[in-house]
Amino acid sequence: MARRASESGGGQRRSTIREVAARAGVSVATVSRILSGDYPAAPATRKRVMRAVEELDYVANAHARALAGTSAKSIAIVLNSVVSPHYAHVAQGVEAQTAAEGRLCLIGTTGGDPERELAMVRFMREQHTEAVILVGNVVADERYHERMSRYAHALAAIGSRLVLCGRPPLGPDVPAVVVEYDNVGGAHSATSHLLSAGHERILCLGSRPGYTTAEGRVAGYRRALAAHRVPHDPALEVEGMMLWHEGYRMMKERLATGRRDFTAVFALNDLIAGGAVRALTENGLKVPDDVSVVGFDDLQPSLDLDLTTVHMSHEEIGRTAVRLALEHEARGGTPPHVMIGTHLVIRSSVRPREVS
Amino acid sequence: MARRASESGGGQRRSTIREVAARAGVSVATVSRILSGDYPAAPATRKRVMRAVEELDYVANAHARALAGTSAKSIAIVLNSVVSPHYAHVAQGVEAQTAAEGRLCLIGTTGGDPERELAMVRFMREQHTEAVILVGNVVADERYHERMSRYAHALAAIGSRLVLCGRPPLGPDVPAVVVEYDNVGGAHSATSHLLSAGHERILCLGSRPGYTTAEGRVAGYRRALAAHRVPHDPALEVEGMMLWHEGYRMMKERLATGRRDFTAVFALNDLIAGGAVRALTENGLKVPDDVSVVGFDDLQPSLDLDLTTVHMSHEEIGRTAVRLALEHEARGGTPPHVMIGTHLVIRSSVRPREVS
DNA sequence: CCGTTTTCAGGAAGCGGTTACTGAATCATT
DNA sequence: AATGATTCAGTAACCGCTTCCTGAAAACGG
Repeated sequence: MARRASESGGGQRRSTIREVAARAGVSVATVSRILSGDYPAAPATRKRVMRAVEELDYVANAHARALAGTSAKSIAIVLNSVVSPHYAHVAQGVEAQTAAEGRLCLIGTTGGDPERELAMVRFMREQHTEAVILVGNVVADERYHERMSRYAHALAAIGSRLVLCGRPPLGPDVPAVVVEYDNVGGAHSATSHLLSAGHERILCLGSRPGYTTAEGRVAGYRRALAAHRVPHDPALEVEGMMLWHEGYRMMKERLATGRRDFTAVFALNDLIAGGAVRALTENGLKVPDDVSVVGFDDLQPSLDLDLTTVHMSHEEIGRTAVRLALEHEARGGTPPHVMIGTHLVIRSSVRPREVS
Repeated sequence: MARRASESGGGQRRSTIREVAARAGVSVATVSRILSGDYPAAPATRKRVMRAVEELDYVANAHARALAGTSAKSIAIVLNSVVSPHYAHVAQGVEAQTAAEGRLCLIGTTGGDPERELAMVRFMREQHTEAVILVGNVVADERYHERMSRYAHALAAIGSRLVLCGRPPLGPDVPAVVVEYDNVGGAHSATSHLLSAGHERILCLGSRPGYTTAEGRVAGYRRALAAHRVPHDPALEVEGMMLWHEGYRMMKERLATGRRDFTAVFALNDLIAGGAVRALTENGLKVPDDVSVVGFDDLQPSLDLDLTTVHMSHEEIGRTAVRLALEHEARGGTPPHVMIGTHLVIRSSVRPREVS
């Protein structure tokens, strides 16, 4: 047993409900009832108990409480990393909504490693969280499907649920809530904006086959081209990750080839846009004078860059995930599946192309 | 796998250790021992148990486990918001180190509200976290001191501990680990850098009396001025919060007065720098041609701005906080107090002042 | 003034694990 | 072959709290 006792550092025992009861001269049952909600106790008793609680600085043991029934509600969010602005905002939304619903928010990161993701889901399962929210760009291959399906069933089996955020849905037989955002639509308006300004050679930075977020955005790009009857040149799609350094790299490499066969850039997110703009600047090209740029996300960087970009309410994604998870818990039925919309925010990184 | 009957609505019972024991034909004690570590079980028994676990997709109840002794180790971090890049990076560091130490990381945000902070600390106390890490800029007044002291003692009383990150220490009689970073030193080098480049009229953006982070940086600024024997003009210190919009506002207002009585800017963080740069640009002033700018933090914005700034390893702050908390737990003694260093990163936002 | 409700509080059975203690095989030893 | 030493696994006592079930006292009603 935890006979820590002496131990150099701290180490007093925490006070128990029994001690409170003893001090107040009542039974533990009475203390428990008085502390957890509205129990018609005699004012005198209530007061004695409250005083004992004060004096002992008593806080209930959440574990014991959970074990005995009234589980402390909590929700878990698992994401790649909390430093990426997108994830951070989603996490913020989750945290806010979770708090608003009177729950605790557990957070775990995976670094994109499926192994750690598995461990996290397992961990959250042990913690009896009401829902596990998985956020993040992934390759939606067969293994992914199978893995998610396993999670979903495992969670459902214990009365919890899986929420997929920004990840593709799994099909009707898998009990998972899904919150997506409109990658295709957003990319479509971004690209259309450039096309309307007369740009036809639009570099698309950040494609990444297999990754659904990137694929969706590239799809929107292509669709817009098609809608404007502008020929699609695969050579204009550059592969890379959604990071600043990647944007920088992609643009640098492009410029290094000497080909200046584009007049505009559609960056699949703002970070890429930031890196690309830096590369352009370093090569003496001005935005928007020489090259127009549109991003995606409307996060911090777009303010510094004064970037025209696709706005998405990242926090709302998180809030919605929590809301749906809890509603679904209450209502049951088919797990909901929603799509968060986007809209273009015009700033000053796009200039109409002068037809020469 | 877990094909637990119907579905929708959730609600199946989770399997217990008792069920596993029954299925494996052994006692619960055996299952418990086999699952939690190294127990010299007969290979046959171990195998039977493991198979039962597999088949039932059993995961132990963390609450029951915690209650019975072997508490699932966890560490809590409480911060203002997870969207601020600084906090996000610190949180990332905490998360990483926590995971590395085989613990779970609980995270809570307060929005800067002491009320919510109190609730959070209480919550974490109920969860039996090994440590509660408080991060964030605050007014270090009397009330703050008293509040922290209460937290520290309350946590120490139950064998947990308080860690203050980027907050001023509380004095020797308060059992709290402290991780600070060198605001004064960083600001000193940033300002010195500008001074060395010949700038003497340096606008200092983001001062905020009472807030220790801001105060430290302003102190470094003043000290550098003094060291270079440059007169200190209080009118050059502008009050504001550490946000992009605040930086924008401060600079806009300054420029609106028509006075262009500065040749350089020391922004107390990169966000402020970003906003200020935007304001300058909008007013036709170029960085660094017309105005030199130095920031503080070396976070995302500084890449987009190509900003000379003070680098700080935010993640290290988080990692250190966790490491110290756990070491202190093991060793005991006086709670440690460390200071994380900084260094200047030279980019292109500063230009020597031409002496006319 | 006595019987009947109400009020208020206690007793005790779990919740799902862990672990000290104990005991039955099995193995080694002389 | 008898005995002591080992192995391996079961029994049961908690961990701290919630809550059902009871019962005594107080308030009510006629």
